[in-house]
Amino acid sequence: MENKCEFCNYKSVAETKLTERELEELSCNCLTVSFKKGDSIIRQGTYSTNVAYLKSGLAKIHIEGPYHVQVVRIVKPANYLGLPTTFGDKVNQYSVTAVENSEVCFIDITYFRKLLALNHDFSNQIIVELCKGEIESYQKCVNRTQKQVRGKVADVLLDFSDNIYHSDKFVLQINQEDLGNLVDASRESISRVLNDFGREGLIKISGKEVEIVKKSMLQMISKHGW
Amino acid sequence: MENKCEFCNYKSVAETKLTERELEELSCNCLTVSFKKGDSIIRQGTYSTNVAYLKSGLAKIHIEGPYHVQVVRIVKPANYLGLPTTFGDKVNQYSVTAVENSEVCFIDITYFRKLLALNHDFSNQIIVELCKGEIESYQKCVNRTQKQVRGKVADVLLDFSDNIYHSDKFVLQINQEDLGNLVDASRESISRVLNDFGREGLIKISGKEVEIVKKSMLQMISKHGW
DNA sequence: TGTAGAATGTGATTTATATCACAATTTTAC
DNA sequence: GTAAAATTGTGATATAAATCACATTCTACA
Repeated sequence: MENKCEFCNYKSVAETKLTERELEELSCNCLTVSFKKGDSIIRQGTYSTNVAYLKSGLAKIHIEGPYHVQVVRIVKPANYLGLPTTFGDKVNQYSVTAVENSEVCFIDITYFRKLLALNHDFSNQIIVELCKGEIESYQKCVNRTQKQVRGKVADVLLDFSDNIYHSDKFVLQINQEDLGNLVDASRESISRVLNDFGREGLIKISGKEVEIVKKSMLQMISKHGW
Repeated sequence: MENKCEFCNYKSVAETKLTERELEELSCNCLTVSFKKGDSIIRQGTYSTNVAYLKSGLAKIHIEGPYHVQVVRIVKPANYLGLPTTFGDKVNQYSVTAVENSEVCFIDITYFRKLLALNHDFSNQIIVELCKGEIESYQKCVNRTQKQVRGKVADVLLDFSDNIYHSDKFVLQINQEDLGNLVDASRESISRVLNDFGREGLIKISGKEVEIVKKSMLQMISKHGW
């Protein structure tokens, strides 16, 4: 499968800063791999040898907690999957798993480092993204620890609708167990809250399809934490 | 107050990658300011115009949560205080306050960007640090959400001893309220656990001075989460 | 197309910890 | 040096949500 990064429609913001020649070279140093829903993309504890980048699909980043798995965040396409784990340590500090069928681009780490060294606009953009990621993770953590389950579920629904699927109607690919691991709540609590929201007319659920009906109410619940 | 970064004993790892000339120039683009315990160093919501760097003392990074403040992390000397907040957004996304009397170096952001552009070893080190920070924040969050209060307090005591004060005996500059905000527990719970640990002979407390007596037991409690 | 396994729904019970309400102590400031 | 303020200690009570224990419903695939 011949890849031409130059014509790739899934470029990251950082990659838009690359020159034609750099993109040409990148083509020779990356490899696209397809993953089925549920497949492991990066495994915590193994050596990290490539920069992984999500071209299409959806993935979850998760780490082992003392009690159970914690889903750290959901990554949508046109984003790197493992920069912190690739550059922060030789060994992957977290796992990444496909939530939907996904295409992942693996970029040779040596070439990636070369790009960082040569193209300052590129490295600058990477720094900006890392910074944003860290701030986002702080915010996520506060939400997880301070809000009650209703607030956390409202959060996650709004995040899916606003940032991931860009629609008030979407198919929840993630199951309730994982949803619980994402916001730190039990599977049962997620189920209860989701159905409560349905009964209260805030959302409509049929199977895996969710439609947000009263977004402003959800925003209210998200903001106040209950 | 004339500053010569070249002879500064508090250089960050990234700064050790700078050339003599760059350090010379840095001297002209930074300013050291002293803060008293409790003083605000960076304020959430204000414009971020400088890169802040902790030369001495101790500081806490905190953000406003829906219910109460969350202390995100404690920063020890020779570390940047606000890279993510400085590069991720125009407006500071969190606050930083001195926990002990501290000296903070404010570096002109334009010059800092110039350094990133010119010295690749420097920018590379900054990227590594950002990556480590993000992974650390994931880990902290799991600990906060999954461990019970005993485990979280054990965590924090070990962190102070191993990473901040580098001694089994240290003076806790942070009060129990903040300690609670750091690990997500109530002030009262912190008080109870601290005294329990004392009664169980794991630590010795007199006033603000803490001595870790049975470190291995604390590690056990930290690991298992209770 | 039927059946095993996965995912979800829901009541009852338990549990860790927050909250409340003070007392006691320590620190700060005048 | 003492009053006021801040911090800490501790019992009683309340509470959100976990856990348990099933019932029910989906889903895959042989």
